[in-house]
Amino acid sequence: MRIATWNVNSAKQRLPRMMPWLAERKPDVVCLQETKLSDVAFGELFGEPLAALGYEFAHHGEGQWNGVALLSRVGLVDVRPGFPGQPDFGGRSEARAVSATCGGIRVYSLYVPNGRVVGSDHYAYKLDWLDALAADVAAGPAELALCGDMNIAPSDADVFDPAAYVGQTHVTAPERERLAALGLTDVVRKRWPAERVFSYWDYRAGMFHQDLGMRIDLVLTSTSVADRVAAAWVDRAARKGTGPSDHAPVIVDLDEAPDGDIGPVVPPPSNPKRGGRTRLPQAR
DNA sequence: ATGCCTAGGTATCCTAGA
Repeated sequence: MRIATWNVNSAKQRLPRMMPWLAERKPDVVCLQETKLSDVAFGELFGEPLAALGYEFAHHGEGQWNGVALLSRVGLVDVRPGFPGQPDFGGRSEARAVSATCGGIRVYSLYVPNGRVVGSDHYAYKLDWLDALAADVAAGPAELALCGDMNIAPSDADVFDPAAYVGQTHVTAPERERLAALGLTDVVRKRWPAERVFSYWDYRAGMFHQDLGMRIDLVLTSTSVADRVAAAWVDRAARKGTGPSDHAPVIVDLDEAPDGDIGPVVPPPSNPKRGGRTRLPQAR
């Protein structure tokens, strides 16, 4: 099963990039963020083209800002917009989370608040929002994948220049502590433990061309899901060319779930003709 | 240079993104 997450920065503007990408990458489940559409507008724009590719969808939007969606062709059940205890901002609930069960996994599409300025009301909102999310995750099912624009770089390795981010949101200890407190596995970092991997590059000043970015779009899974990861990567090709989002998709491939009937995995017997261990060729 | 893009909405500039 292939799961992808992509902050598209306006689904309406990105439609010419999204549909060919879906046809090429063929993800089974897609988490979208920053659709910037109402539910009605998303359905009008994407309903028919998604159905033609075999996707069901669940969209949770406002219109102007935010907006998240789930696309699936492996089932889409128990759809839930938002999560219990999700805080408001400015007295209004924002469309930043939608979850559903797809292919046996509880999948969340998340657009974590930006935080704007450290110490601001929006920053406090971001931390509260993450606390409430952690409480929901702790109460949730074991097969879990939190996907989306977390607006947090998990470590200094996830920004192009840590010195440039001192005092900025996305890198502060309170944000990182809350990300870690979710208790999930960052499957792209696990797969590429020491590599330079970014998922967002500012549109300005040739940042993408110079690979000056941040890794803030994450797939965080429970251990049972992390153990099935066969591939995990950032699809940088989707950030190239004409009219891209400023974020690239993150793609994760999972092996089939163990069905419980195959019994313990037994290592193959050694070859008796060789009398034990196979030896590597020896250097002279 | 607190900018350099991009998007949405209202309107020909503002907010927001990160």
